[in-house]
Amino acid sequence: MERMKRAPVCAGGAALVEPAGRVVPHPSERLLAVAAQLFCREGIHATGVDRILAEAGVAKATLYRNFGSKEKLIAAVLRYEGEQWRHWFFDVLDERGVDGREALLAMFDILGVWFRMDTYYGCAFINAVGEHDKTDPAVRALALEHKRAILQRIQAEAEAAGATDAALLTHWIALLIDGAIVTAMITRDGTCATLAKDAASVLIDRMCPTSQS
Amino acid sequence: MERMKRAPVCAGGAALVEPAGRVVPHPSERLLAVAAQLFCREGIHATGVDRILAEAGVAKATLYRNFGSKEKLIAAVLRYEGEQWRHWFFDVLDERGVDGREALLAMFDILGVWFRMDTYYGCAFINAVGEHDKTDPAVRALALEHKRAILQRIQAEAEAAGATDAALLTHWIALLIDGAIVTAMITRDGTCATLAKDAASVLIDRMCPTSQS
DNA sequence: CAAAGATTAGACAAACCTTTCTGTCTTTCC
DNA sequence: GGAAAGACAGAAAGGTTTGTCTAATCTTTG
Repeated sequence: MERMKRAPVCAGGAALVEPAGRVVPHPSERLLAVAAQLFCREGIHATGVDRILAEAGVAKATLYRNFGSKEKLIAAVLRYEGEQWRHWFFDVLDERGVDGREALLAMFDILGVWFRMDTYYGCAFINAVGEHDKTDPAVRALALEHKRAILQRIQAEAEAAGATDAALLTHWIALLIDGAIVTAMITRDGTCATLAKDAASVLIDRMCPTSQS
Repeated sequence: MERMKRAPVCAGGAALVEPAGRVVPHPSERLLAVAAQLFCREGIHATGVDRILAEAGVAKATLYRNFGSKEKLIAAVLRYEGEQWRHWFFDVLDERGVDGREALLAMFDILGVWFRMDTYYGCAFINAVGEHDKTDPAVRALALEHKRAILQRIQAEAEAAGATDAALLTHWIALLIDGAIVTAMITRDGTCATLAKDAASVLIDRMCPTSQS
C-alpha cells in the first residue's frame, strides 16, 4: 500500500475512500486517520476514545492492543499527521518545479490552498502543544521534530536563493508561516497567505542581493 | 480595587498576593485568575473544575452562581486574560515613551520579555481556539476581539511611522508577532523575538521611505 | 443590630472517560 | 483442514467530569 497523494490529514476528509481492492486500510491506520481528523477538528482532549472507535468502525480492544493508551495514540497520530502533511506540502511544492526564491514564495501559495480548505483546522502540532501541559516536553518534542523537517527544506531553498544569511532568512520565513497558520485558523481568512507572501518577498529581497524582483 | 501592574496572567503567578488590607480579591476574580493560570499552563479541557476550585479556595456553588457553566467561565477567563495581557503589554510599551517605528520595534523587545518568563505558555486565545471545535465560532469571536485590539495599536504606530501602506504593514507585523508567539511556545527559546524584530525592521524600512535606519 | 445576600463545605446525580475483560467471528498461515 | 492470531461487539470496572442541592457561616448594608 503506497502512500497516495492527498490533502493534509488535518483536512483528512477522504482518508477512508481508497482505490478498490481493499476498501479500508488496516484498523490501525483507520484509527490514525479518523483520530487525526477528530483531534484536529474538535481538539484532542475534547475527543473521546469512543468517538474515534465508532467513527473508525474499530473495536476498543484493537486500539489498546495497537497503541496501548490514548496518550500513545496521540503521539502516533501526530507523527502520522506530520508525515502526511509534509508529504502533501513538499510534493505539491516539488510539482511546481521551482527552487530558490521562487520556491520560498510558492510555499505561501500552497499555504493559501491549505487555508482555504473547509477542513482547515490549523497546525496539528501547534494546537496539540497548546492544549497540553506546557511543562511536559513529550508533545513539544514531536512538534520540534516536525518543525525541524520543515526548516530544513526552507533552508535549502534559502541557500539556493543565494541568501547572504540563509539561516536567518529561514527563521524569518518560518515565523511568517507560523504566523499565517494561526492567523488563518483564527480569522478563517485565507488571504493572510498572500500577506505573508508579500512580506516574505520583501525579506528575501533584502537577503538576496543578486536577483531583485 | 484598582488594577495593578503585573505580568500577564498567562504568567499569572503573583495573582493572589495583593497589597495588604484585602488579602485576596473577591472569589469571582480569584476564580478568573486561577483558572487563567491553569488553563494556560495545562490546557482548558485538561483542567477540571474541581482543580480550579481547590486552588482558588472557592466553593463550587460560587462558580456556578457567578458564571453559570464551565463554558461561560472559559469565555470570562479569556476576556479577563486578554484584558490583563493587553494592559500589561501596552503599559510597558507606553513606559518606553516611543512611537512610530521605534514603538513597533519595541513591541518585539517586550514580547522577548514575555517569552522568557518561566510562566510563558503561549497566547491564551490561540491555544483556546486550537483546542476547541473549529466549526464553533464562539471562542474564535473572543480571539478576534483580542486580535482587533492589538491590530488597532499596531496600526496607530504604523501610521505614526509614516508607512506608505499602514494597513499592510500592520498585518505584516501581526504575522511576525503571532509567529513568534507560537515559535516561542514550541521551542521555549525567547530569542525568536529578536529574529522577529529584525524581520520587522526590514519590513518597516520597506514601508517607511522617509526614515531609514 | 438585623436582615439580605453571598460564600462555604460537602454530598450527590448523571454523564463521560479510559481501560480491561469476555466471548465470538474472521483472517491468515502452515 | 487446523491452528494461531487478530478483530469485533459490548459489558463492566474504576475514576473523573460537570452540575445541583442543602445547610451552615460569613459579609455587607440599611
